[in-house]
Amino acid sequence: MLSMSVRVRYAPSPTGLQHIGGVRTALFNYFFARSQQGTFILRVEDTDQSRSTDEALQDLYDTLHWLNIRWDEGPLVGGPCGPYIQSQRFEIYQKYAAELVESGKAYPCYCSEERLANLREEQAAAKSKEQGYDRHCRNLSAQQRAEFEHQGIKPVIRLKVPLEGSTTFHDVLMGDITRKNRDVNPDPVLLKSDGFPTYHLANVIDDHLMGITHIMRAQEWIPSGPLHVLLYEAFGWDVPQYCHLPMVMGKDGQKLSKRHGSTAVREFKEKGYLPEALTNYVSMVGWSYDGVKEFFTREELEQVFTLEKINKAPGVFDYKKLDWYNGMYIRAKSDAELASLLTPYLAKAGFVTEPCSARQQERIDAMVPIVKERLKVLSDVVEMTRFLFEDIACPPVDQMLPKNQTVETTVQVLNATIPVIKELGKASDEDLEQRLASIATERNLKINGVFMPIRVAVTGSTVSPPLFDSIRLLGLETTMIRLERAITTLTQHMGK
RNA sequence: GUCUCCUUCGUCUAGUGGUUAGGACAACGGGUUUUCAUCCCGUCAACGGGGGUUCAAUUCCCCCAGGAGAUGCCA
Repeated sequence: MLSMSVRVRYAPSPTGLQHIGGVRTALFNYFFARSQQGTFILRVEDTDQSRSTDEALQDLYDTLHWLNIRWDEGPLVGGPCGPYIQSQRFEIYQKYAAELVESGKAYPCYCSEERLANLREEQAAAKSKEQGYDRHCRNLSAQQRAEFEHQGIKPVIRLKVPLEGSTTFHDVLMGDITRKNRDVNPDPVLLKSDGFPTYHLANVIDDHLMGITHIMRAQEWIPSGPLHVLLYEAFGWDVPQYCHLPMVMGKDGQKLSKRHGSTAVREFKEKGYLPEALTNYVSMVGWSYDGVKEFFTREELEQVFTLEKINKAPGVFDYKKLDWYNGMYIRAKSDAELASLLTPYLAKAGFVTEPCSARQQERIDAMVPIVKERLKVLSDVVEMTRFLFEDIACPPVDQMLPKNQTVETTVQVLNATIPVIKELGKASDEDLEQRLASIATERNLKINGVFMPIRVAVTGSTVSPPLFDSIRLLGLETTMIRLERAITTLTQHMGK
């Protein structure tokens, strides 16, 4: 091998649940690493002590496991560049920050939060050309510093961004991106007063120390690209390759967020999206193979993924298309596999016990082929099969009446129907269907005029799985009770 | 306000200096069907605008507009 092997990382901060945008970044990094026989690293950026939570960290692990994104190095698995959790690398950042101060590339700043807040407010109000820190502490004398230290003020460390010149970095997708140094954040904080690094510092140090070759992250980071290059240069380190990924937006073109619908991967899991469907769909926003092929196994993606095919423009996350993918993946499952995927949803609804009895298992197995082509998400099974597990209320009269049919004819139809239904299992379905059809024609009704009242009486809805299948699953006994009850209700209504 | 990035059907996208601008989802219509769904068939639908360059621009260049992002002791 001629070139240095690829090392990429996904470096989320555990401050919230993993969301669609995040896992898309993870996936692209992961696929790129695999396609290059490279290394995929997970790094936890928990430098914001007030916002990082254990729950979010656990959610990160759960989500990556669920999506089957395995990291070669990182927390839980270790690796040669550990630790991979930034809060455990505290001293490293201290050391490098001190180095920068010593070499004059950074300086301590003693400004209070209040002063900075006021400054920002004034600048915004005045629509000032200068926005951001005013470099107040950039040129403090040693004496002034000593004075502040004496007062016990904990300083932050700020980068001394050059006032002149410009900085360029190369992006695999965008090409060269240049920014004048005076437009770069004016002296951003590198080390906070609690001693923890900011993203900028930790990120650059760790990417260097961990030998990251390609930085693939969302485009929202583009503006800080030059800043990071400045940092690499301040340390005298090589700059990795950049590849800024297009963002994932909601329907309104804004950054995807909760108000667009579910965004946490955990929610998709709970609703019954399959990980392979989610992976497949998410991979197709911002990337395509040839514009035609759109079903990819994960192995194919690991093989065929290339940076060049990534789109530059942001993409809208289309929930409808995800549903379509999910339905396709559900239908591709074997009945047995689908049965076991569905069982937790049935158990949660209280329809079956977990683990379920042999009798329940039998019923689920019989149900699966019937619901399979009707499911968009696994949880749909609950409402779809509720009538099988719970006693339903007798539907209201008008719901039981087919179009253009009176209560009288409907009662007659239902009565005529009962002896036929009782034959279920004894005669063939075709035979039964024939006989129900003739009940309709004898009365000059459409065939639906016979099926629909039965369907509504038995399932409680005008929409259900095929009638005979539904009855078989329900059992003849319960079916008869519901039919008789419907007839009684209708008859009573007639008298009024 | 300033800086940066982006711009092909409603959405995800393919594509080329000369194409009937292709596919998928959605929508709509039709067929199959005991409802729904599946499945099949079809319809609608796009190169943001203005300048160039060129015999020829959706494609190359410039400007504008629109959108997004950044501008934190958050990442």
